[in-house]
Amino acid sequence: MPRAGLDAAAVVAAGADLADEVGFAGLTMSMVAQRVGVRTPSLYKHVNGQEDLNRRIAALALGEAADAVGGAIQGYAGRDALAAAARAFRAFVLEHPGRYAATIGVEPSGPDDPMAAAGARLLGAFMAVLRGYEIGEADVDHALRLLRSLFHGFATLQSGGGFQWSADVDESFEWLIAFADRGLRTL
Amino acid sequence: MPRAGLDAAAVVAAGADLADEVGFAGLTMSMVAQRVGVRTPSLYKHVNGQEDLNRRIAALALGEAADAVGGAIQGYAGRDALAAAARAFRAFVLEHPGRYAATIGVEPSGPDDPMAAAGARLLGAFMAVLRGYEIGEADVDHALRLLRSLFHGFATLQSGGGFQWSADVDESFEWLIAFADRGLRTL
DNA sequence: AGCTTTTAGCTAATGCTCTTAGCCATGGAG
DNA sequence: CTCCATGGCTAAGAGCATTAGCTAAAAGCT
Repeated sequence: MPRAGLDAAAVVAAGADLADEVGFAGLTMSMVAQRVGVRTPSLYKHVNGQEDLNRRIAALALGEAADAVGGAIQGYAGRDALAAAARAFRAFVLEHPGRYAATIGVEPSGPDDPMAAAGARLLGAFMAVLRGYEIGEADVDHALRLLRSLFHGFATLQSGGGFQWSADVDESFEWLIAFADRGLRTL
Repeated sequence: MPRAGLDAAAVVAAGADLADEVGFAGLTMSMVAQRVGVRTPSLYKHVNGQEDLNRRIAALALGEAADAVGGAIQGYAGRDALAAAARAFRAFVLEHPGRYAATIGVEPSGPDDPMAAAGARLLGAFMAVLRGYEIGEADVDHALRLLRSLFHGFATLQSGGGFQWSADVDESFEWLIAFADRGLRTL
């Protein structure tokens, strides 16, 4: 039996891809094993069970999202930065719904959890957007939570098929960016 | 063996309660059966499997949320109505995280799906809030999506433990209501 | 190179899950 | 009082995550 040359990163990557394909809730260890060409129990040599795999997928997703958003806002400020960040974030969630779903409801286990670092990076990118507005010290935390809620909410609702009716979703999203920009400029 | 006198509503109610207690992802048929005092296969006399149970829990949750929000805005308009709706919605999600989680990513199967009706009622309540603002025909759909995204996002993030650090969450929520109100008044 | 040790794969087995099939007693309809 | 639909049951099958224990491949050391 030739070795497959696996490592934890390869298992996590396969799990993340599968989550995007079949939905995070439908992800199973058997599927991951089949995808990487190995029997199911062999996965436990690289990953400590499903819970651990989920956390690692979440960390990967947060890191990728942070890269996407952080890269998108390079060289922009104010409204342009806000729009770039929002579009990059939504695009990431829509392209990787399974990965992103893995990040929901998972709290970092400790201070050295890679998930915490990745989450902090993503938060930092949104914080950078806010620096382009004149926001008082007391409001910055609230504004950050506003942006998170808004974009998280919109992206997950759309990703879950929550917007059924009539109006164009892209148009709504641009409208929403304009709304947030106006509000942030008049604090 | 005396009969338990079950019906579909009782099974769904038990499932919804359990979802709130152990989390929607952790809900199992065995647990529901044990809760209502019956062996697992007996549930299938009232409900067509887990998928069907999930849909029914979602319909129940949407109906309850619609009642809560609809009741809260009675007699209010404008900013008061917005605040009442927002607080009622968030309170519902925080008190019933499992129920609410059941509604995410589930699309109504057909036009006579009870879930569609319940969802429409909830949407109607938010629509009523918007009627207290002077919003052009072209903007009302976008504004509705804004409110949904904002409140859905905030409530699910808080419910999932997404707001870790420092600032007071209640304060952020009130800040967010004020932000939305200001934005809606200056369209 | 040759030997030793670690390790990445495997099979086998346990206990959980949902679900279907088929039986029987309850309880209401005529 | 009888009949029949139905809500409960047990038994069984398929799939899941996980653990234990084995073996061969690779890596490290002399």
